[in-house]
Amino acid sequence: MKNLDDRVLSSTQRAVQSLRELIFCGELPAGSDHLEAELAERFGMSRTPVREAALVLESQGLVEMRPRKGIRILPVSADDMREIYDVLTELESLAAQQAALQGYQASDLKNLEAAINDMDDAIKAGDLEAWAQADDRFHTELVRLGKNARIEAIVAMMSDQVKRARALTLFMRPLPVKSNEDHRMVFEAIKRGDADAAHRIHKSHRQNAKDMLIALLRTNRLSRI
Amino acid sequence: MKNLDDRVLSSTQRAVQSLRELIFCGELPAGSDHLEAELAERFGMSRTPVREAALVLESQGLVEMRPRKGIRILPVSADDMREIYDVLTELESLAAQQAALQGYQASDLKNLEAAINDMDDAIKAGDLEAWAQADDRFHTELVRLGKNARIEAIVAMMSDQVKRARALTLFMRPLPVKSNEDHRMVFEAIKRGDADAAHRIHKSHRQNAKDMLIALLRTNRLSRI
DNA sequence: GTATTTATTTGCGTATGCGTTAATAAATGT
DNA sequence: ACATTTATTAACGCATACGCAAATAAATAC
Repeated sequence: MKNLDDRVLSSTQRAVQSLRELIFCGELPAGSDHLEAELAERFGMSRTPVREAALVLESQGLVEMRPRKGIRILPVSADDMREIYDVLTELESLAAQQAALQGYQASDLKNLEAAINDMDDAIKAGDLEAWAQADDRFHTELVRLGKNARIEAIVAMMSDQVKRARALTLFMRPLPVKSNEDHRMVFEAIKRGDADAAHRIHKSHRQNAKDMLIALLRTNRLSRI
Repeated sequence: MKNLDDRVLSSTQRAVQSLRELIFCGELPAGSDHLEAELAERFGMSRTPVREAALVLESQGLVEMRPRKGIRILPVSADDMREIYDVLTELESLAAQQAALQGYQASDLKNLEAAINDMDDAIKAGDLEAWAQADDRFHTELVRLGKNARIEAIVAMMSDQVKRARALTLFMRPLPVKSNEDHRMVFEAIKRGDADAAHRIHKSHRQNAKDMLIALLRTNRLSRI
């Protein structure tokens, strides 16, 4: 019925999309350089929209444009990871707090609850991909409920930057059972309007995730990905 | 001696710079539209670098590009202000906390202290412009001491978005005496390594600033600037 | 006089071309 | 053999050109 993303995207938009996909799927590995002309040919367009796309991805922190070196896919170091997770921790916790203050009805929280249930199911089924996807939905929805468009944008941006690391470590980590208990506690806190608890629980949840991820990268000698 | 920003900027960089200045000084008022060709002529360059500059300022949240409408200087509503200050509050407080954990020597904090002293002097002299400038330096330096490049970037971005509002309200508000006591307390907390106090004090400082600013805009019927 | 159609203008999206300059290779000298 | 200079190449920055679609104006119908 409602084909939302009507296929009348500009070349620049398609370039942004394509570039992002190639980065996230690992086809353009972290640290690699790519000439504007190469990518233009690959996408079947001229250099102009590729340049424009690179410009926006550059200000999102995904790539870097260096004259005569090409477009560089930015690697993410362990220290970058710390920075990013610190931002995510702080802003998502604030979002959780604010969400709890909005006086949401159960019906307003059904997406959040659905995401949690999907995570539970995924864990039971041992389907990590499905879990990761539902986890993403949970965090996105949580932030949306916080009603701050800037936080939404920043969190999305930071999440993008750690997407590769998350995908890479997904199969290294223990089953995220504890993680899901946290999610449900945050959900309950929001539902009963307990802003302080929502903030506190989510914050420690995120801090644990950060420590786990960094430790994982360290033990596996993945200093930059 | 060392002229850092060697005057060999690309046209795109100059366009970014010029556009930002025109926005901040109010020559391109909030809400106004400007055709690419107009700006190109004004800057003495072709449309290409103007477009590229607009792209980057768009992803910084300063302008919006709408086909056939031109480049729109984004106004900032009271609700935008709330969003922005909520982000600033959270991230700057974190920066203050982290700064306190770094174990800085007094010499590391001299810029911060200098900014505070300058603010004191400016207040005594009744020079609000000087105060605002020193206040900026304080916040920039504080965030820098927190050692998180992402937070630095985000805070700079958000600060840009409220620059006009700050400039506009500078002469409406009471002398920021209390504000300066806060600054000094944050400084002291960082110096003695009291992360919790640094965080707490700066947070309430920022929240007060937010409430004051929003109230000011409201009483003066400045819904979008 | 209003509504609908048609014509015209205008601004943008994107392709293309070219001069500039960094990077690399070749050449020359020591 | 190595350093230094010169030539060559290649990639980018930016100007320019142009078709397309949206917005506006003009014209026609009712």
